[in-house]
Amino acid sequence: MPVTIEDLSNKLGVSRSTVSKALNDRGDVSPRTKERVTQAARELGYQPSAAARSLRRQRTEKIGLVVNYPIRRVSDFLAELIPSMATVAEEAEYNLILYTSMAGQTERLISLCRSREVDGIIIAWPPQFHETVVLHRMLTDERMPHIFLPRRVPHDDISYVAADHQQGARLLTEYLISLGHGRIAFERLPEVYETDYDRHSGYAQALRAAGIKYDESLVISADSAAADYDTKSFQHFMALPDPPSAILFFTDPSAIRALSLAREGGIRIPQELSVAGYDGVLSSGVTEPALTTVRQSAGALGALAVESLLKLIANDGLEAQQHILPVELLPRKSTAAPANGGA
Amino acid sequence: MPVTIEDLSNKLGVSRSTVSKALNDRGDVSPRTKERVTQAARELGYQPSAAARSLRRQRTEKIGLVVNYPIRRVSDFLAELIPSMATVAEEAEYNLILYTSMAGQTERLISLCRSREVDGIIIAWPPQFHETVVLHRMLTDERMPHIFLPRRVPHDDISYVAADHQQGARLLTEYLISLGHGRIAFERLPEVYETDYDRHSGYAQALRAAGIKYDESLVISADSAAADYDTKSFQHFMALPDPPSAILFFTDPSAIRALSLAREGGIRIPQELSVAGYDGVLSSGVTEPALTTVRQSAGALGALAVESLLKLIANDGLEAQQHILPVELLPRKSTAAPANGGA
DNA sequence: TACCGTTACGAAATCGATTTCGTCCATTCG
DNA sequence: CGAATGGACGAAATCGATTTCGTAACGGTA
Repeated sequence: MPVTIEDLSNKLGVSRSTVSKALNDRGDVSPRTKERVTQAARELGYQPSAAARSLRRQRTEKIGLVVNYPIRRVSDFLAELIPSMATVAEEAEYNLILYTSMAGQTERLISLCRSREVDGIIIAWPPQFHETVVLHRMLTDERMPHIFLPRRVPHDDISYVAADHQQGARLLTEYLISLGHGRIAFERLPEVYETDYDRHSGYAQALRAAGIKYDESLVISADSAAADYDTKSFQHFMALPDPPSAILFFTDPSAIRALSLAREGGIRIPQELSVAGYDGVLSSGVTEPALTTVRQSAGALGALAVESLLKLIANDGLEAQQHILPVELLPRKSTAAPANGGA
Repeated sequence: MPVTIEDLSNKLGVSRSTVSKALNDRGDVSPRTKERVTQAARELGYQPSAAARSLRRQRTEKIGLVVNYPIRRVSDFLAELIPSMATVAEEAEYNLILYTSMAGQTERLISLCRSREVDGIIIAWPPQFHETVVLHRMLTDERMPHIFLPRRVPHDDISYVAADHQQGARLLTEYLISLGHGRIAFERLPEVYETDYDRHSGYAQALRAAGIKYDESLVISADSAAADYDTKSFQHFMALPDPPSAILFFTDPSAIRALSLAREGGIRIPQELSVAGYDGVLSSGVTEPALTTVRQSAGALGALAVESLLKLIANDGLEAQQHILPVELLPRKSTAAPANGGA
């Protein structure tokens, strides 16, 4: 069995309190005693019991990551997010506990709060706005510091960390305009409300700034619930009487799918059609041609989320942490100047 | 503050012990009392304190995942592994705690053991054999159940879960032979000792079974420490007086790199050269041509590792858990019959 | 009626720390 | 010299559960 504080105090002939105070730098301990205690602790390899300490201190030095999302497919976003969060937490002597099976199950989240096994919670992928507010209220009632990720939540009291998707869509659109495109198609995904709104407003903003008229027929709302959802948008746009010279897809996988559909259809990319994705997944770099996209750094989002949560824990959640991180345009080979000058 | 067992017992006018026994189904409690207690617990939303329970029960219902590896690049292996492990753990009412910053730091691992904040440990990516044995001894001394992943460790007492890499390389080689290839090049990576050994022996075995002479000049040992390591093997093989008709790369990224080198060099794949990777990363599915590879299921490995660790915890680690999981050949478009019949 | 066994419950110990508070002793000051 | 001050330490309470063990009450039997 591991060495306890009692073993240490017996060996040294001092009280448990003195040992505790010596090791934690609190209370009055003479320099000599302190030295003896630390020395003996090292020798015996004493390590305080996490459970006992947590019980007494009423904090666990652990934070929870609740993946509030059915993990359909593997994403490199998660692969970058999780280790980054864990690493940042560890720098602050915290650890990360994963909770993957409580999507939408509020009672399980309540149990988690009441059992006090974490000091704060990061909720990855908040649900729809209304539900998020309910969740926030519940967590606030339970006095559990929490932060949402990676979507912004339009509510003053709610903490979140998200990427600047308006900027992302704007950068992409501006880039295509600078290449000479005038008919730029845009895929929306209303399911992810704020993200969709931001992206669309970035797109519209770039068009407006360039004096290009917003054309409703060039904007489609995808429905990710549909089976062949990732082929529909492409087919829709190409079937238009006057097809666009460039398409901005909502996600990289859709854009990648379009790449192969175009190949099958004999449409050369980027010569005859420019295609762009969004997210900067690893796969987007190895397609032929490599995909132009926008990258949000999952690592940076995760790191900031952890840091913000630690602040909430330290400040007792006095004021909400709200952060929007810049994104990066990755211009690659799937986009080029349009053949006919974009007319 | 959360409801404690004392609050419950006060409200009901029974003792704490009775409440505890009622909720945990131990000891003698009359059906009537039990009903009253469960009812009140539900009403008040009582949830036992994790710290108090851990302290008394001497177990935490948590397992640790120690990523004993510098996470160089994002890998979809991790993205699939971690959620899978967390989910399987949760089915058994355990949770997963991540430790990403203790690669090679044995004292930190010892602290983790002694603080008893986890009931068992999964070590992702064991170090070299000798160090792994040392680690195993240390963990055994600390009476900490543990299992290594995703590499086998050739030692009877050590628990691990790994993929069958001998089978993987054999399947790939057999497949190429069945296509008509006779000169099949093979890239080794001595750095990952057992994995490399298994893969190479699967390759050699397939050749032998087909009566093809093992040609040393077709086998190269890569050095992943070198900067341009992923281009070297390809260049080496293509510079041979009599180049191979097919190349088996050690990893998908190397094979993908070879795909673009071949394009640059005007070598058509698969018509003039067959290329295969290994691991089945997501990217391998979107290259042009799509990459033939072997997939090991990170999800299955992780799930089995957790299940095995839970057995070790339950059995007090009586006998080592050693599991080798089958892999899956993914024949895709980067391999085909050789132009000249493979002569 | 006296005795015994069973049932249902509670008092108290326990897990291993932290923290509060009181005490002892040596100085220092008036 | 007596009282006040403060440094160093320990006894005991505390955190919130679980578990052991003792006992009251009850019913059945000799």
